[in-house]
Amino acid sequence: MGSPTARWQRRKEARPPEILSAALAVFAERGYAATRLDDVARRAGVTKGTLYLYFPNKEELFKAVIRGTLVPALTRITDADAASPVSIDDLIADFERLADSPIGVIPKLVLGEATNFPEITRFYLDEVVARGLKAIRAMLQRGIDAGTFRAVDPEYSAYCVVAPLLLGLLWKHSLGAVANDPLDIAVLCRTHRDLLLNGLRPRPVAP
Amino acid sequence: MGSPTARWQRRKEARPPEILSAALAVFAERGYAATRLDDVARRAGVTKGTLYLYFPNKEELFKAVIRGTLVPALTRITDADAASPVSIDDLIADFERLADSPIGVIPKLVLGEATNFPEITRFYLDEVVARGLKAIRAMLQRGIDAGTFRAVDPEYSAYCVVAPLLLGLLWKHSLGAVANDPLDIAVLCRTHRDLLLNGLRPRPVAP
Amino acid sequence: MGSPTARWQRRKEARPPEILSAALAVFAERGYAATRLDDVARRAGVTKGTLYLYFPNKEELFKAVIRGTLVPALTRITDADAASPVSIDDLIADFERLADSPIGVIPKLVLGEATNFPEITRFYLDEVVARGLKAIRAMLQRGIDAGTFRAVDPEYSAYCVVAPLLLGLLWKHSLGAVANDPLDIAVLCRTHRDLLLNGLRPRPVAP
Amino acid sequence: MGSPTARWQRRKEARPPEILSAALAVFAERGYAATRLDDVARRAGVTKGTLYLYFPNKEELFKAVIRGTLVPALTRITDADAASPVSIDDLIADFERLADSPIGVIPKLVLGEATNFPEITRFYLDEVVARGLKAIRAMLQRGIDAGTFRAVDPEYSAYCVVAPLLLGLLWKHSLGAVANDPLDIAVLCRTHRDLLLNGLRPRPVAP
DNA sequence: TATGAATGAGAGTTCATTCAT
DNA sequence: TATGAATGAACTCTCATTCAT
Repeated sequence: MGSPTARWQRRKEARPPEILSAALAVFAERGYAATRLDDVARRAGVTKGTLYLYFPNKEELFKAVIRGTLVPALTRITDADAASPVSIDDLIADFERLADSPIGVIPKLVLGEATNFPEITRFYLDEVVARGLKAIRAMLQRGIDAGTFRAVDPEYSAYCVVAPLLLGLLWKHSLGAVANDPLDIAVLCRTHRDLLLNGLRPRPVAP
Repeated sequence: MGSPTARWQRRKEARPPEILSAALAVFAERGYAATRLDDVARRAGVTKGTLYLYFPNKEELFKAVIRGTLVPALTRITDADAASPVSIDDLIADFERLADSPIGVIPKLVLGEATNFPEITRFYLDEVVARGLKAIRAMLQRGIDAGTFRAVDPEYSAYCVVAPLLLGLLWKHSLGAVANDPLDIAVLCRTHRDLLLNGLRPRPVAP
Repeated sequence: MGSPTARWQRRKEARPPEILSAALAVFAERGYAATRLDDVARRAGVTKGTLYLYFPNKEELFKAVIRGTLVPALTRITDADAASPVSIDDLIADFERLADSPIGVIPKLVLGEATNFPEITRFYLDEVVARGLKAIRAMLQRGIDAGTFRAVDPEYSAYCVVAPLLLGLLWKHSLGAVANDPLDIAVLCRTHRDLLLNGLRPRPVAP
Repeated sequence: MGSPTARWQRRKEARPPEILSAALAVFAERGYAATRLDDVARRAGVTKGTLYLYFPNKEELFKAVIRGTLVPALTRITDADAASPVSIDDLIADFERLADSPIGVIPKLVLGEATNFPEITRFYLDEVVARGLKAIRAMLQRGIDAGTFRAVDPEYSAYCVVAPLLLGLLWKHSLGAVANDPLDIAVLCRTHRDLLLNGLRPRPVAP
């Protein structure tokens, strides 16, 4: 608790998540290079020196932000397998949730800094992108096998499945801050679902 | 050209495009904040001071890069109107061309720096995004009116039309630099076209 | 000692010497400015905060290290007087002992920081240098009076008496850490003794 | 020349030596770690940024100071060989000159930072110490061979030859700044010369 | 007495910008 | 027109010192 007059408190356990979320916010707004650690510290309610008690430097802080946040939010998708497969609606639901969360900005951050931080990019490719695509491809293949979907190319169709959802996220955290008319992600998702399911629907056999 | 004894060449007219394309390349690779004007100058074959003869500062150079490059490449789409409408195949063709050009990196740059440069974002929204979406929506509406397409929501469907194309561009200039297996944009475009046209196809009337 | 459940031991009396010897070791290796109190604390088996229970700040700790250690090791020399005079062999023996002790590094430290810590330098000049030189000069004067030594200038000869011994100490704690072939202080002392005694020997009267 | 109102001048050639001598002065006074580049810059009449135009960082500046200054001052000694041998009086003369020059502080600096900068220490050992000792040993051996000197151990006697001269230098740049009564290096040299030559003189054969 | 989380001033370093040449 | 030496404001990172626990 600490007395109200205390200049500061020891909060060893609480600091890291607070710092990470402050850092996410500032990185999201400014990008990696333009982010000042002073701002991160201020937003986390500590001083600059304190950041260095928990993270060895700015780059590692950035990596921790990226690594620590997006993966947990997508486990339903990235951990999908034959036993617990994922559906299009699952995917959409998870993206809608992501769009409402601060960590929805991570894809924008990663795309923007990908060439500066190949190590992070690789992590993101391996842990998020590859696994997500794999789950979507499995979903498509199952649909094809079951006759629910046409025989499309699962590999590349997977990109088309995520693209509008990703666009929603990117928009929200970039153009959305400036655009006059907002993009309603729920409507986007519904529209995408409709187009996609029709696009995948088996063609009627000519009589 | 200058005489052989000239210490440097007077190339007042040739400089700006050279500087812009050098700047585009470096901004593309590093992002705005991490780009050093020294690197831009070196790549343009001049020195740092020379940049300031043509652009008042780093920010204006960045703006000039963004403003001067993407719009011309998309005039067929952004200038489409009833007299010269655009088709899905036009759109795809223009994006494929963009993917092969250095300026294909602009969307990534704009998304990454959108919150830092609202003025640019607004420009991009007005000159590229709004006009592009408008052309696509007109295209969809024409199809719906003609009975070629189902009665989808043209406003939000437009996002679904561009999303996979945009994803191709973004991938190429971010994850693509690190990913093991490349993304073939031509295949992506074909797949998207197939899914989209089927998604838009009028449903057969139940007998 | 403290009960076995005590979170730490109360060792008020034992701490200062432990801290001083840890500090001596680190100051010796790094010099004053480059020494981190964290390192001193770690080597002393305590934490940084504890240092401040015993010494008000880094500078005072440094002074305590210098003041507390060298003087006791040289009392035979510095306290020499007519009643208990010192011989060249005493001097050499004390320096050889110093060379084997951690406190042999003190002269190097004092020389290196003399201009930063005039107060320490004055202390060292008064308590060590002046008294040591005085004893050596007395020794030389006695030898001259007794006819054992030539009539050299005792004031400046005293520097020549200590110089090689000091060089041995300095070498050991600076160049010696890097040099390939070691400097054998015992041999150095023997050589110096031989040269010095011959240098001081009265010249034979020409027949 | 530059107009008197010019905020600064371009003096590409003049800067490095000015910076080096400013750096030598500040390093000499404060030691490496306690030296602030701001102070070096101010003393050199430039700003901190300018230092980085000529030296990549503080450590390299320090190395340049050490490497660039002492060696040239001692070439007569370090380059001595059979063709151009060195005498005791040469040695003394060079040290007296060194004592009057700002670079006489280098030995103190090197000894003080030897453990922090092994690379410099090795340079100094190889280029200054080893070559200097070698020249002195050759000198002693020549004297022994010629019968001018007794058969002393040339290896260790060499240390005894330099030690008082070195002590003079070290004193001047450390204790000398604080001590009340100055050490007269000329007298020290004379006294040392006398003691040394007598110490090396062949003993008279007993009749 | 002891800890070590937290502070905050200060250092080295970078780089957009200026300006003497 | 072109240069690139020089500037100076920022920024990251360190570490002596403090103080809640």
